[in-house]
Amino acid sequence: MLARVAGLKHVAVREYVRELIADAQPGSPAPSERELVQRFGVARMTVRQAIDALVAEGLLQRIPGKGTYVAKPRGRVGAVVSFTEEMKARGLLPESQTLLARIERAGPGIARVLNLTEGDPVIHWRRLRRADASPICVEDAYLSEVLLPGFLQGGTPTSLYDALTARGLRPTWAEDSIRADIATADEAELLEIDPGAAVLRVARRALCNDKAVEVSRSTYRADRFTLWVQFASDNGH
Amino acid sequence: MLARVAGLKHVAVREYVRELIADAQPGSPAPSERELVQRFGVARMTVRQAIDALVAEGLLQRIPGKGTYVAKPRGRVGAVVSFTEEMKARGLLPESQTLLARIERAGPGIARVLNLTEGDPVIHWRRLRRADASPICVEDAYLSEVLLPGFLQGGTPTSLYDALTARGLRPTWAEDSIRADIATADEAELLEIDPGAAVLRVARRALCNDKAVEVSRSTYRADRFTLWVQFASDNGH
DNA sequence: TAGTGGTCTAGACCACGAA
DNA sequence: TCGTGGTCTAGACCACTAA
Repeated sequence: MLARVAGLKHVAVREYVRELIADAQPGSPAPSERELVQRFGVARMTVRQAIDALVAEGLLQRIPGKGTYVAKPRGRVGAVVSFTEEMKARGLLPESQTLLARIERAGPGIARVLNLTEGDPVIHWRRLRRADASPICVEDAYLSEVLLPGFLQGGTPTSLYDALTARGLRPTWAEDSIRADIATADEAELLEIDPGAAVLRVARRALCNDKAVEVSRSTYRADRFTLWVQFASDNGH
Repeated sequence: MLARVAGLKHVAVREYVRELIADAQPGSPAPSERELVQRFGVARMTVRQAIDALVAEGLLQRIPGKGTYVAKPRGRVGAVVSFTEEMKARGLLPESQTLLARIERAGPGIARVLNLTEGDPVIHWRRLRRADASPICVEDAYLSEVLLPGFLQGGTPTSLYDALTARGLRPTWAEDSIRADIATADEAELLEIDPGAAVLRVARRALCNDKAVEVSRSTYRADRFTLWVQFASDNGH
């Protein structure tokens, strides 16, 4: 189906092509630019704007003199993904058990990274996360209550990132710090591992348009979780 | 200085602006599009093409109705960086002690990821890496001897990525898998840590234009090394 | 030779922000 | 009101690839 978007022709073209190639094999040809010009009755620059976006997303690949082709799927470079999305992508069933969800006063550390004043209200949400019923991770998330008033009303959301998206606050940028460590006794009990077992600690700071919305610290079982990260080079431009 | 690039006007505009903003404060205004149109005597679409590239690089930020501004510097999203570069960026002195450098026959695993046939020659380079004289990491790198003939002649290079760059084979894409583990006895001795201490294991697969050039496995001391990764969202497009 | 993407022109109208 | 970036047009010539 053609996405109907009022006014923005390049968006219409882009979404048309996106759906056209959604199930296509890598390497198969996409419509040529002039073909899309004909089909949509728009200028070629408009078509190029649409294709540019898909190329930037890594979905298409241009080959001068030949055509535009469906790119080989490779891990999306540097996308901010949530635990929920990540587990689904691996074919696992993500679950989440809330251990704690309340409003606290921001301490100095949280206040600084969330860009708040000490003592400001913050949402503290602690969850035990499972994949296919096995514990994988304990996560403490801190959210700015100022940006998310009434966030916990009516219970905790299923997916944090879905909830943020619904409020127009899905992170546009995030930074993780990743280190290895030995599980504490508390963590070992929650994650059902031996004390002394290795864990992966990931601290995330996530911004939406330069506003800090989420700070979290996650502790993953080392034997059940491998983090995958894709990089791209600054390709000369 | 104005970069002189024959024929490609958008490149000339782009490099002019890049140098103009190189030392500018974040938030300071860049030249407006119409101003650049005047200065270079080109069409506005050409200027936009130049600015688009700098925005994609994260150097500039457009604000509709206001202007174009120098973006806040933030960790470059998803850049492929080497150990050497990473340590320098942290203000540490990177050193590297070669423990082993020789040509071996590719086993089935290495052959698969390097896209070679089993038994093909591969370069195996094992290094103990230090920062400010303290051991940080043991790395085993495997390189395709087919792509890098005579790589080890005349001694081992100082920086792997510099050596690859010199041959036009700097990785354009890489994927890391990251997990926590407990050090083996050998690793503990090399890294000067207790057996049973936590380590971070990073396996990297690096491509240059879809050709596999490097596969490596690194083991980092957990107490001296934290990995930082920046992400950007698929911003709606 | 025909088709492709890469580059470029010289305009246009719009929505938005600041004064 | 004026300047900004966002979108769009209807062409053009080029280098390259494939037949």
